[in-house]
Amino acid sequence: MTLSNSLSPVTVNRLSLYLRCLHCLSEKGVVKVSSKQLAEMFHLSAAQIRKDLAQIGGLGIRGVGYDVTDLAQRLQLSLGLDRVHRLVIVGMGNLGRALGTFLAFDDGRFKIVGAFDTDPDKIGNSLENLEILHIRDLAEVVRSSGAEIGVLAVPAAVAQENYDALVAAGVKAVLNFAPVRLDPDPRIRTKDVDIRTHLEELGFFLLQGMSTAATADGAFEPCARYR
Amino acid sequence: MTLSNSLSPVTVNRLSLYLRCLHCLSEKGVVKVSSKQLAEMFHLSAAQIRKDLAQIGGLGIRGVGYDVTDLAQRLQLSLGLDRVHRLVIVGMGNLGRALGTFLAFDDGRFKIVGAFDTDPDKIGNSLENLEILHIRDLAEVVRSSGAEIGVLAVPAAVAQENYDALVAAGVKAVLNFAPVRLDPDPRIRTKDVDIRTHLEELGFFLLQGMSTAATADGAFEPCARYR
DNA sequence: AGATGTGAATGAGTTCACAGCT
DNA sequence: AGCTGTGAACTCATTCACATCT
Repeated sequence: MTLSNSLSPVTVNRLSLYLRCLHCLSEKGVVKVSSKQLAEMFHLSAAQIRKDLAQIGGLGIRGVGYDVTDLAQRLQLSLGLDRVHRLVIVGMGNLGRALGTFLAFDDGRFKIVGAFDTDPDKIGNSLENLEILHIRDLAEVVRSSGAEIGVLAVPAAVAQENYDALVAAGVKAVLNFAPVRLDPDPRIRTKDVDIRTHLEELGFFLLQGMSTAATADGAFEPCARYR
Repeated sequence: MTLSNSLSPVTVNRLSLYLRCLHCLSEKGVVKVSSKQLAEMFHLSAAQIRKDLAQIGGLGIRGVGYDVTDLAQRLQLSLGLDRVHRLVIVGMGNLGRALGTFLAFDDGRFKIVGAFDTDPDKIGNSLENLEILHIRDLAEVVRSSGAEIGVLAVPAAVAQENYDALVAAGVKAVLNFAPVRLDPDPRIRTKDVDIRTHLEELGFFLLQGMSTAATADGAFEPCARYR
């Protein structure tokens, strides 16, 4: 059905954004929405929206627009967000704990099933009802829980070894917050979120003539206030 | 000299990465480096590296390579990293505090000069030697400190209003961690870091045939272990 | 009419390939 | 010989413009 293969990362990012917006509209009782309306919300072109949505299967009705709930459902399915993704967090410093609570309070599509560190002072403490374990238990937990995603929030100096541990433990994707570019394992999907680079980018552009653009992470520049 | 105008965000991100690597090489006493060597470190093409570096002014020596310290210096200058950028953090929840300590421990080119919240329980506490203030003092602090960058780490529901407060206070750039796409003010540079979208992207791609690629935030896909 | 879907045109970014320096 | 700098080719993404459906 969904010939859903091969969406580009940028497209996926936008789709995930649309989806959140649709949930919101749906809650408000909005029934249908046009590409033009969505475009305004996100500061994107209507053509862009249509291209994106066409890629996951045409559910627009010409002359009318898109059905909000249908579209939301389809998006959810196409993005694999109809099911829960289990993840483990490695590194229980400030950032790791912050991410943990952030995700715990999230909409629940990403469930934290493990929290790890090596610091004896941290092990045994709890993060959102979860006991912090020693990293040596990582493989066991990943295996028994079926966790697919690892979140890396350790200091730069030990990022690579912990990354390797995640790979060895069997996760299929890693989101890395350590300010290092990891040497990625080709068998899994790896994504770096480098806060320092983000700041440096801002620093650069405000040094400059200050072009007015807004940039977003996944490398597209739209914006919306959907609340 | 530097006709440094108009580098694209992706290029800036790569340059900032190169710079960090060069610092490291420099510490190790490495004197010169070739585009090929850099390419290997970051899993990029040598041509890419040369194009990037050519844009900030040709300091390569044909047949030889680049002088590490010269290049580092030039990069630092071109990226505006020769000076300290002052920033304020709005939102002292888990994420805000985590970012605060993360940046405080950073190399010091970004200095936190203000930490804000609205929660009476948090106000008066300290974050890395800095007293947490009420958001109403934001404008005053930004003015007196000359802060240019605002970091937003508040809940989604109040992100827009706090963003507006930052703009009104006079910062020139905002890095937003709230999981909302802000309605950006054209006068300032705004950048969203959406952790949820990052996770959803990973979720999607591991649902798929699992193409092997690694992606990085600023939308380029290189990687390096430079430690 | 009004909005979608989509080929064609444009634009941005990356890689190729080679001329030009040391 | 070796490596940089750079125009040309190419790939990927976005925008245009319009045919198509309700």
